[in-house]
Amino acid sequence: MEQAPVAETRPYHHGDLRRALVEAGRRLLEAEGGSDLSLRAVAREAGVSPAAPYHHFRDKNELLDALAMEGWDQLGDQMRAALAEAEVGRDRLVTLGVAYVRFSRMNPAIYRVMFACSQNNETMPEKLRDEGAYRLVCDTLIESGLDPEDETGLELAAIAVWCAAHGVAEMVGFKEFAPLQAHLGGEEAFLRALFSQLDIFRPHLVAQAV
Amino acid sequence: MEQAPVAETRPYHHGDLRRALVEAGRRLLEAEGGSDLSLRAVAREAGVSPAAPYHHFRDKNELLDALAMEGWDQLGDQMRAALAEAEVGRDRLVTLGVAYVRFSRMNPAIYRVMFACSQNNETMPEKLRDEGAYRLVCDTLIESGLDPEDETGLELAAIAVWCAAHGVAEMVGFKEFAPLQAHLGGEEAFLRALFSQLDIFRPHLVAQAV
DNA sequence: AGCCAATCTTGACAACGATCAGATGCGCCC
DNA sequence: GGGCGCATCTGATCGTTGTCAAGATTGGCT
Repeated sequence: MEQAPVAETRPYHHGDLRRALVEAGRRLLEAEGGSDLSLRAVAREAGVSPAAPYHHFRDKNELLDALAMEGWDQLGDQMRAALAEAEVGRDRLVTLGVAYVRFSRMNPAIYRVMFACSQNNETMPEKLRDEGAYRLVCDTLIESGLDPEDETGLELAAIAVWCAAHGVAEMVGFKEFAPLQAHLGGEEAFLRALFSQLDIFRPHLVAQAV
Repeated sequence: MEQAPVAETRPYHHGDLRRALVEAGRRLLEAEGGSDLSLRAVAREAGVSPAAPYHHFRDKNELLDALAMEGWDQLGDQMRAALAEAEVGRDRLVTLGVAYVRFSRMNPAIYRVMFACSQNNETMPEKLRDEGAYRLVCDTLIESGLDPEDETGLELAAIAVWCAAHGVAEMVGFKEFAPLQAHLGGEEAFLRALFSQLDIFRPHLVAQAV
C-alpha cells in the first residue's frame, strides 16, 4: 500500500491522495472511456472511501478539471513533438492539426473530459494560452506569414484554426466517414486532406488572405 | 383525455404518449439546458410514472435520439431559411455556417443532445444526408464552383465545412472570446470573420484550390 | 360479450453525488 | 517528549437517477 515518497510535496498522513485520485481517474479513463467517469469508481480504484475525495476536491467537477489539466499538458507535449519532427516550412499547421486530432482519437475519454470542463467553465486554462497548444498555433501562424503585430488578425486566425481542429476531432470518428477514409488510404491521409480543404492551413493562402 | 384521431398512426389507449414525452423533453431542454435531461423529469413533465416511457423507448438514449431527430429537422429548416433570405452568389457558405452556429447558440441544450447521440451511434441520421443540412452544404458547394462529378472532392469539402462549423459552434461560447467578439461588433460579425478565415468558405478560393 | 395484449402504475434495486458526525493519526508547540 | 489541534479518512445517510418485474387497467378485435 505504501508508496515510495516522491520528491514532490507529500502533504499529509496517508500519502498523496490527491495525486493518487488523479492517476486512478486517468487509469479508468484510459481503460474504458465509454460511459462517464464516476467519482465513486475513482475512489474505489484508489482504494479509499467514496467520501475521501471530497477533502481534495470540492466537487466531482473539480476532479474532472484536474484530469482535464493533465490532458491539456499531454496534448501540448504531443503537438510540440509533432512539430519538432516535421520538416520546416511544409504544412506545419496541418501537422499541428493532425497531431491535435490524433491525440483526441487516441485518448477519446480524456479529450471528452477536457472539453466538457471547458464548456462548464466557459473558459480555457491560462496555461494553454501561455505555453500550451494555443501558443504553438500562434507561433506557427506567425511562422507562416501572419503579421505578429496584428493582434486581432492573429487571434482570429488562431481561433479559427482551433475551431476547425476541434470540429474535425469530434466528427472524424463517425462511421459514415469510414469509406472515404479507406478510399484516401487511412486516417492520416484523410486528416491531411480534410485540413488541406480548409485553406487557412495553407501558408501561401493565409499570407495572401490577410 | 381523448384527442381527435389524427391522420398518423394513433397508438393505443392513453393518447399519444410517445409524442407527449418528446414534447415534454423538448420543453425541458428549452427551459433549462444546464444539466443533462433526466428521464424521470421528462415523465414527470408529461404527467406519467417514471416507468411509463419504457413502453415507448427502450432506453433513455432512445428518447434522446428522438429529441435529437427533431433538432436535426429544425436545424435543416433554419439553414434552408437563411439560405433563402441571403443574396445569391455572395458568401452563401458563410451564411450557411452562421445559421448553423446561430442554431447551436439559441438551442444549446438540444444541440448538445443532437451531437451526444451522434457520438453514441457513431453515425448520422440518413435524413440528414438525403434532405437535411448535409445536402444543403453539398448543393451550396456545387453552386460555388465545385465539380459535381468529383464525389470524393465534394464529400471531402462538405465534411470539412461541417467540421469547421461544428468546431466554431462548440467553441464560440467561450468567455475568452468575448473581448474579440465585442471588438468586431457582435457575434454575427465575429462568426462571419471566423468563417472567412477558413478560406474554404470563399468561393473564388475554393474553385482555385480544387 | 369476452378475451388478449398493449399500456400505465406501483414498488423495488443498485449506483450515483453529496453531506455529516465521528474515528484516526500526523505534525507542531510547549 | 507528551499532548493537543486539525486535516484526513470512514461509515452512514439522503435525495436522485436509470431500469426492471409484477400487478392493475383499459382499448380493440372476434
